[in-house]
Amino acid sequence: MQKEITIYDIAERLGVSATTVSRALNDNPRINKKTREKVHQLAKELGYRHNTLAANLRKQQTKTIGVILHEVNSYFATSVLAGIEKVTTPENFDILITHSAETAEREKANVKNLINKRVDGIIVSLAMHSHDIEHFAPVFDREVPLVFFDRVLQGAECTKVVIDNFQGGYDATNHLIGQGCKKIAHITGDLDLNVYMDRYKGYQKALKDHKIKLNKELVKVCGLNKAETTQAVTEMLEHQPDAFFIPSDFAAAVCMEILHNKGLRIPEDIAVFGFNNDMLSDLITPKLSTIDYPGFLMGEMAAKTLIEQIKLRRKNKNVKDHTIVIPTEIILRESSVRKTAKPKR
Amino acid sequence: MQKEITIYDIAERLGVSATTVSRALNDNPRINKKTREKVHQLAKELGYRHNTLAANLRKQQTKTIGVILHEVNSYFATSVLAGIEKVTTPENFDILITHSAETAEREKANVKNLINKRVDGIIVSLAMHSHDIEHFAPVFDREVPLVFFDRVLQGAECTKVVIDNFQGGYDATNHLIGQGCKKIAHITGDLDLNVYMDRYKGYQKALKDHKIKLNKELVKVCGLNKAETTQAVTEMLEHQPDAFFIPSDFAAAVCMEILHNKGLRIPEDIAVFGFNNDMLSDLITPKLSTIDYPGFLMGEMAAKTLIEQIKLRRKNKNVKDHTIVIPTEIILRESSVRKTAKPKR
DNA sequence: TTATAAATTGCAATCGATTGCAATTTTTTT
DNA sequence: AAAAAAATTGCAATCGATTGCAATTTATAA
Repeated sequence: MQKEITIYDIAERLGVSATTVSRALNDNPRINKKTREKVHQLAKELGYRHNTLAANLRKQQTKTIGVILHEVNSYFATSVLAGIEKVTTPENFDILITHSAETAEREKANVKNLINKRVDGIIVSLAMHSHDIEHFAPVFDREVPLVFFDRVLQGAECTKVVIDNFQGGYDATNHLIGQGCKKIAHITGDLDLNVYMDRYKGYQKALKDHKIKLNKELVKVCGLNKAETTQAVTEMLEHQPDAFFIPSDFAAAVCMEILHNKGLRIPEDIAVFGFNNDMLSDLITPKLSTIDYPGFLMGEMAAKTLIEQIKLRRKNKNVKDHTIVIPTEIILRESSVRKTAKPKR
Repeated sequence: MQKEITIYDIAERLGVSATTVSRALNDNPRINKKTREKVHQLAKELGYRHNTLAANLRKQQTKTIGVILHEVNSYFATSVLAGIEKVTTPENFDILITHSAETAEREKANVKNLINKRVDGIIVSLAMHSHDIEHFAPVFDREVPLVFFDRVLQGAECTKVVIDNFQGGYDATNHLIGQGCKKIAHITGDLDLNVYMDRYKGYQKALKDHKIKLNKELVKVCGLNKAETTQAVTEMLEHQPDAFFIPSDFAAAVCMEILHNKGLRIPEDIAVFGFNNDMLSDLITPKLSTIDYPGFLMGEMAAKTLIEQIKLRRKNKNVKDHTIVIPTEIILRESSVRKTAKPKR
């Protein structure tokens, strides 16, 4: 392997200074056009590659955004990443993706790592079991721009991008009630998380608005994975619900499979409502009613906000925290729409 | 924002040299235990954060692996990433993920970017429309370890991790024939790609072994997205096939929906066979028979091989290219198993 | 007590690009 | 032709950690 070519090598061969080479490669107008061309030409010939490390060290900025995801294995996660990328690519930011596998320890290690790498900003969706944001202290101390999205900590003073989970929960429940359902089971995730809590609140509000008393027996918290959902649904069936509102399409699909195996008709006997509008919700039979969760848009908004903050920070202007709420959309499909019900609108 | 603390700051306060601080922080046994502890203690107090950029520049290694994916939006991609991560995390390598959105230009830009960032090695799955590997020249010139996986270029001399696509295609087709199918339609992707070509060859071989003549009208290449698949399937139905072997679970699911809408029974009227064993194949009705595509294992193998090569390279030993073939597994579910057929074993 | 070995610490160069300031050269103006 | 302005280039310091080699201190052996 030959030694890497540096600007000094180019400078020497051309009989100019490294300064000039550096400027030429950056197309600095201060350098004569002819010189610039000569430099570019030779750089190409020699197979010169810019050393980002050295440049970043000197410039004290990396043009890199760190992303901490609680999990990557989902359509939602990839949508968010795609949204982030759409914004960062044209702005020439790279993204460094880490994931915390739902644990606070991994999250902490990721924060540390990203700071060590001197990322210019961080986008985070909190891990399931991350109940405080103390481990973000190094980020706040350094005033590294930070945007939380989706899974956020209620109350914390920081910039957040969230969707209107309350409204989503309300719309889903309201729709089910409109279909004649009266005993709506709600199997959901950890209520310490804003996303599940807000949906639950929406569920409660809808019941209240229709003067249906909340029955705690119909509400069950679980991990929303296949095993736990299976158990939760099976247990719940003893209370004979006439609908399931499960704010996770995957878990709702698992639920539907169980109902199917028991010979229960969907939606005639039991209606099912999911959340997220995952790819699969449109492919299973019957198709699953759900709430569209615009991951792509969320990623876009988070990245856009973050980049704004990064730019402000460079100018030493101070940044004020704010919260962006993205509206949801209800998507009605076969799993919850009873033929006998009057069409809405 | 206060200035970042460096080893010099710590050195000054402790009245020792920066060398000692650096060594102490790295737990170098050459430094007295007490000194080490003092350094660690003060570093913690001052909120010192190691500057990875500076260290990497000096050490001429980044402990980072670049990953170029043709697309990130799939269960397969996330499985591969998870597999890679399983290997890299304990070895303290970070991963830098880029995606080429199936275009050769983006792929080229990504290669350049990763080289500029001085990653220690690269793992690549080629973009759909990347028909040569000339743009990897900068990688080869520098002898940066490189492992191709899944989508590889046939013939090229480099290390590859692939699965046995031929066997998968053969097994799927063979199974369908065993179920009594005689007109097996094959809707597949770009045959320039090894993955689709090999599956197609397996399909052909199975037909041949059962003395069924290949009917080109039953073979159709398309993009395997929803729109193109819909069109291909609709057209194909005019030839009245008794089975669809579509080597993509998503496209197979789209196909099933069309068949369902036309009132065709699966598998009685038409059997359907997918490829990948995606999450959704187990959730749709009827459940989809498929070939398990062990993305996680693939990621693991690719990362393991790459790290071996990186280590060899550091010792200046030369690396020899090799190909790792991962076996597939056939997964039989409702969409292809006819009740009337004799159960296999 | 002196010689030798082992432990501990530091000097100074290095990794490669960037940039404020100054110097030099060229062009334009008077 | 001299003075002023504009264009072009270079010097040298800087970013922060690492490391080969040497120096110093401490412990052990003779």
